[in-house]
Amino acid sequence: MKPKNKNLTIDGIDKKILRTLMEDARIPILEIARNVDISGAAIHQRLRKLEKSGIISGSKFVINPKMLGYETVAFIGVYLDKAIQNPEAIKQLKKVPEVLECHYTTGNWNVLIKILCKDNADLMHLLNNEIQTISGVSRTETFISLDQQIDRQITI
Amino acid sequence: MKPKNKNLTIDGIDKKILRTLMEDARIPILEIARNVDISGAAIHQRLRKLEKSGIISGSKFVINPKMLGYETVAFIGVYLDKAIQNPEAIKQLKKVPEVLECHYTTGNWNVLIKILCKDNADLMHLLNNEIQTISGVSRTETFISLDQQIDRQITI
DNA sequence: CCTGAAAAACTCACGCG
DNA sequence: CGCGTGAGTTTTTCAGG
Repeated sequence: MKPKNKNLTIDGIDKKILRTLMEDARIPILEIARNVDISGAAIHQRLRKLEKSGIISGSKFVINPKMLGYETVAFIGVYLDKAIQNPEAIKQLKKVPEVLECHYTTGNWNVLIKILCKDNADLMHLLNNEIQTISGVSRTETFISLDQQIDRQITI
Repeated sequence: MKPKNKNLTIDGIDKKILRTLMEDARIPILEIARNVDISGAAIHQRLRKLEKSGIISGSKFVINPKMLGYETVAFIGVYLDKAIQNPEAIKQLKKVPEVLECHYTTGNWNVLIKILCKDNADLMHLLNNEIQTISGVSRTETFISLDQQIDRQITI
């Protein structure tokens, strides 16, 4: 019920550290230290605390898919015909590397997936040969992203 | 038309480097060097090349929103009533920090947004007081993510 | 792509308030 | 407890081959 704060306090310094690293994960800790005016060792201590608390779930290099020829993002609403075998369908979706997100959702569909593919021909191939062929998938509705205007993490 | 490869070749070593850093952006370069068996300096050279080419668009710390009390993800299809003022509506959406993604899409809606909020009450507040009040927004359809099963980047 | 040396950053144990 | 210091280790950077 309550937020998952197990006596976990994030003060202004923690926020500054996190905001900085959320922008650039490879910035030297000592550079952050100079900005927030505490020692590098103290930053390391706080980072260990934040990692242990689970607030930090990792770090990533972000690659630009367009440079690899992936130009098309689409959202696909998927209707499954037997709720009992949903987990199996998800398992199959995981095997399709172009499926970047998959959500069980309320509303019309059973799941909503986000896929990244090279072009419309690739999208059609994925739909016909990878998605529609999965056992349990009865119907799909596709929404192609023409342009992504916002892409960010939550503000802390 | 063609992929954006300006005489850009990514060999197996580049892929190994990228795959490693996509998993953990703060791993020491020298540790990668030991795995792929070339010198640290060579890895740095390749990374500079990859950054200059635009394949690497940055690095991020990933934070776990649940630990901050953000438990609810929802997708909202937004109908805009005057295409001419779409950019203004997008501008307003950018001001709502809970809006993490925003895509112009084909299909029923003009835009599809992904939002992250604390709970259903927060979601309702955002819909009524932040989204629906934006000039140009005529109607919305909300799909709550009950559970996210897949969340990843493209495979390289 | 490598070497090798200098600079910088990280780690760790200890002591302070 | 969280913070700082300083020594020792590791990584990053840079020049030259």
